[in-house]
Amino acid sequence: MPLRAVNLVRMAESVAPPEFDPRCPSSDMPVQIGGKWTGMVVRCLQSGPRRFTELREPLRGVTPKVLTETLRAMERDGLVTRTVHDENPPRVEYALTPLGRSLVPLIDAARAWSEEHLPDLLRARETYEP
Amino acid sequence: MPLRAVNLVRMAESVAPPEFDPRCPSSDMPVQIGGKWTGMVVRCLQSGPRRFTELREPLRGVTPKVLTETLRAMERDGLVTRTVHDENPPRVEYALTPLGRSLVPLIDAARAWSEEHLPDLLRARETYEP
DNA sequence: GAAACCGGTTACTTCAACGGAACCGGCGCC
DNA sequence: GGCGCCGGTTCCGTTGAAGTAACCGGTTTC
Repeated sequence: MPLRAVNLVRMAESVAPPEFDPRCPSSDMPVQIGGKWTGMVVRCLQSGPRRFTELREPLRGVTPKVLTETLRAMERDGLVTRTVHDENPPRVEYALTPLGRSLVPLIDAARAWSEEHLPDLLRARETYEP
Repeated sequence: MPLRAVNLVRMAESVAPPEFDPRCPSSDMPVQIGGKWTGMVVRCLQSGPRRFTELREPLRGVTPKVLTETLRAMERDGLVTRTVHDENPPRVEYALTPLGRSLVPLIDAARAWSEEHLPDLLRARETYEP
């Protein structure tokens, strides 16, 4: 799974603990980090490790398949760790690595851009005629 | 044409006046702005307006079709202006708008991230086993 | 014994981005 | 008159990210 876009608009409209609106105009945002959900996963893990189902909840609309793909790609790239706790019942926790954490300032910068300039972009898009 | 990813690695490896290496590992970069070529167009236009063919040159490998799509999308979103000069021969110039120029700091931040952290990501990817 | 939860997997489909190749009209040039 | 440049357009094909739906084994709970 190559890395692709994440929508930072949703993040711009959300507050911590993050909860993302699936109706947010994802494709309008020109700044993207990793796959569609990568940035949101980073923000979800910013406050500490989370389990698979704890990630599914705030990331409304993500299917388990896509979330698995996203997390595997992030693990492969050294952005998160996946820890299986040998308990009963077994528990799987995902946590940010320092490398994953290094993306946070970039995500914040992108969110700041969107808060300041995205309305201009959307207005331009509305009034555009070829 | 919805907005997608641009490879900032190429830009990280380039110097002004920008000239981009098509063999650069585009898909490894987790930070992307607009379409694949959007960020490179911004950087090409940073130093002033350019013509269609003047953009094709440094963006090695871009086909006229894709460059047209990219520029149309950027025009629609208010990132560039397209000016047809009524001369002989007619001249078409593309220039950054203030909105387009507002992306520059973000692009620089992404380039800085890639210079600092991309090797770590690639190393993690190499040594990863599922 | 049945139901639900956890952390996924599998098969299938859709759609946008991107690229290759060919072609175009209008103009200047030799 | 033919060639090439400029700024594209058109057609076609490939790729891969993302979504839908169904299913899964093991475990706890009722």
